[in-house]
Amino acid sequence: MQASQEDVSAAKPADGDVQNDEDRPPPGFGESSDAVKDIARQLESTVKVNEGETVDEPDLSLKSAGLREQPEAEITTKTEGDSIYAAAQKFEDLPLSPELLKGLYVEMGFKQPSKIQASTLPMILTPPYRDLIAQAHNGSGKTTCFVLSMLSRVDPSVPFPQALCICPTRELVVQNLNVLRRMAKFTTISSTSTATELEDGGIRRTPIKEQVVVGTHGKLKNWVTKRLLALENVAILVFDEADEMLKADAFADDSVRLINQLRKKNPKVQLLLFSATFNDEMKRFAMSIARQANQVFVAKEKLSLDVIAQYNVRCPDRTAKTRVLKEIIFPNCDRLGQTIIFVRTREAARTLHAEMDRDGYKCTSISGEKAPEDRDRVVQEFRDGTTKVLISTDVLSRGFDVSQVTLVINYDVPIERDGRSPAYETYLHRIGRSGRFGRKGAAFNLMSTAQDMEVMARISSYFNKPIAELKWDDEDQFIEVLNKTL
DNA sequence: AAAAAAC
Repeated sequence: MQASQEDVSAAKPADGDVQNDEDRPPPGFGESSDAVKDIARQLESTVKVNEGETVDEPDLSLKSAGLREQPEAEITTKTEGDSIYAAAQKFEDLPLSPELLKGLYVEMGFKQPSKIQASTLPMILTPPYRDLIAQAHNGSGKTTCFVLSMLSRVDPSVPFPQALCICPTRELVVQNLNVLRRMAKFTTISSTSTATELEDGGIRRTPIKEQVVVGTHGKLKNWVTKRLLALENVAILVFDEADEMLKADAFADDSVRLINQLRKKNPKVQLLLFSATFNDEMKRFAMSIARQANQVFVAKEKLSLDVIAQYNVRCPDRTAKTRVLKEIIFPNCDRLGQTIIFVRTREAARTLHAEMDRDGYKCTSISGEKAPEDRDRVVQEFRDGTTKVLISTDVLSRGFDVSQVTLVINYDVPIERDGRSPAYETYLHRIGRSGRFGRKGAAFNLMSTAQDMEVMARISSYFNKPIAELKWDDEDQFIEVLNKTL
């Protein structure tokens, strides 16, 4: 069942693609290349000062950006048409405005592009602005790729929406908008999101003027039908967690409709599909939607992260799972950094939280049944470190980035909505919530039924990743493992 | 039966 992948490192024969007027580089490129070099020189000194401040780390280049890197050979790249793309060694090699470069170096503290950034950014930012399907490991710097791409394709003098980013959850919208605003700090580019409405206090009634819009489908669709969001000037459309956004039983209908609407208004709109996971089915579907797209893929066997230690915990029953939390996890909380406990249903999130609360174990919980303002508050407290343990449904399984999370507990092993099949992608995304920012992480999979064990066995073989087993009532063993890995 | 969201 292995998908055969074309490995094309060199350019393919010409396909008759001619550059035209609309294919000119974005503002800030070309005419200002000297200015770019100037600011790069100015910034060099700033960067060196920063380097001196963190002397204990010998290799800063990747750690400082909080990125995970993978060997070149594990990534398959396929370029379309006659375009040749040179990997960007430095951000200065890319057509970025001085203001954006400053944002990268000064505000974000980045030093050089990560692998995925070095290979995809030239593909994205070089005319004729082809579509891109890009897969890269959790924490490898995908957000920077598409945020930078959106910002660099906006013309600051045009006061209309020009870049759109669609995400599966409210939390991801908030997170991506925050990254975008930081990166845009030295530009005049405006931005908003579907989650920003609460701050504005009330329902939106005036058309959106902001140049970048980040959002979830429901409200975005509402804005479009009410003509509050004009699509005419949108030049770039990004799907974060793209395989999820194109899933048949989920967001596919809304996503495809939006793509079609946009292409009708502007046939040249650039489509970017980013995710850490694309199974064969989603890969095919993505390619059928973005036919001329450049592609970057990672084999699934290379996807499971070695920086995250994974253990199966065989429990006699569901009660024993709770005892693991109470007797082993919570008592060691302070040393652990932060913990996310994933459960399958909203009800499980609610009841487990209630039980832990009743017995004096301090934690919070989040799921789609909570009010948006409650969700915002719970997430903010967790980000602040006020709360150490968070119980969550899969609302946070993808993309949620809190650097202090070292431990992920799969209280319920991830299964598909049929209630039986292993949810391979969900597993990978869940455990990827730990070990952020170049830190280590651990994941415990609590199993109590034969089905649980079957599911974990299949997940383990799918990713070709052996998972060791821990005894559920042996605290010393847990401690030993935690001390070793964290 | 997770997730987005709505007048």
